[in-house]
Amino acid sequence: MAIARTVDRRLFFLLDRTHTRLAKSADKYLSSSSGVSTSQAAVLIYLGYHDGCRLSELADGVGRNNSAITGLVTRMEKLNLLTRNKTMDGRSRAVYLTDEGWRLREVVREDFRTFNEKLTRGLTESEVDAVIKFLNLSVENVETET
Amino acid sequence: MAIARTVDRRLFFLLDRTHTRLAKSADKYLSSSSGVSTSQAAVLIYLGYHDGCRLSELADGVGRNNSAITGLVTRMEKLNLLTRNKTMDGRSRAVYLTDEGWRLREVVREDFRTFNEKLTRGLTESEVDAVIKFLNLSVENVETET
DNA sequence: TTATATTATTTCACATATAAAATAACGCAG
DNA sequence: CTGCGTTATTTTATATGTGAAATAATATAA
Repeated sequence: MAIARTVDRRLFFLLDRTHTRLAKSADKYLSSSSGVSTSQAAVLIYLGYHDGCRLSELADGVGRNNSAITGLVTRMEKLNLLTRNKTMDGRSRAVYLTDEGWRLREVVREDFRTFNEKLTRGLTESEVDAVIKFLNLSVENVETET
Repeated sequence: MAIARTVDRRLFFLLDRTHTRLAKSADKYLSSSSGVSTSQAAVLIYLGYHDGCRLSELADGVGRNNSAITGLVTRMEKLNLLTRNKTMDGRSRAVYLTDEGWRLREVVREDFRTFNEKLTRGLTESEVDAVIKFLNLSVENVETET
């Protein structure tokens, strides 16, 4: 298939373009109800599953580096969505959702339920599986030396 | 499939995480040879196909808004990769690659040939097709009211 | 022709990301 | 117990993105 192969060569750019536009849509989608950004939403969701985790675990969980997380968490702390607490190990800090954080997380989850449904509309179940496989595998492929 | 459905609900976050990490890898990949960022690379590629297009067409082509393009093009102009020229219509400006821009575009294309190959490693042709379908369709889905 | 609307781009204020260097606390070897 | 390497986080400088407002030029309508 000539057409597919042509697109194939530009797959990263296609992904990049799609990501930017989806992120923009998602932000609009969120702003109406919860008022948080998609980056902050990702933190809320992740912390719901790993409340009290350290900053670097959070960074890894949402796929950002530590300094990105420092900024993100600082802004979210100002918004009273989470707190940074001391741990046994004086170097690290644990992050906990506040009541407001937990509340907003529910709002955000509801928003994303609809949004994610839209995302896969028109795709078969096995096509969705292929997408998920790609999203996981591609990262491994490029981050592994070969 | 319970597992797939669980991931499904977080598809946007998975895409977001993958995008950030691929972009980071791609930047490293590029920096060694060409020295440009992936955003600038996208501009070089697009202009190769649409040299002399106006700024807003470029913005649409690489999926960014106009003010993002203003900054990107300004930085690239400083690097002598492109020029901003007057057009018949005094409001708009046309963007042209410089010789250096054309040269770097070839380097970048070579880099991405390898990178994009890695991206789809381990996927069948029909899985890749599903991914491409998703990347195109999802944007339509969320940008269309329903 | 003159006022007004539209269109293209830039500017502004800010959020978000990176890499690299700085800071600070832990843990171990001597 | 003291110094030194490791680890966790933050700071710094910079690139990139957004939306909204400002600017400037064209088009259109009265």
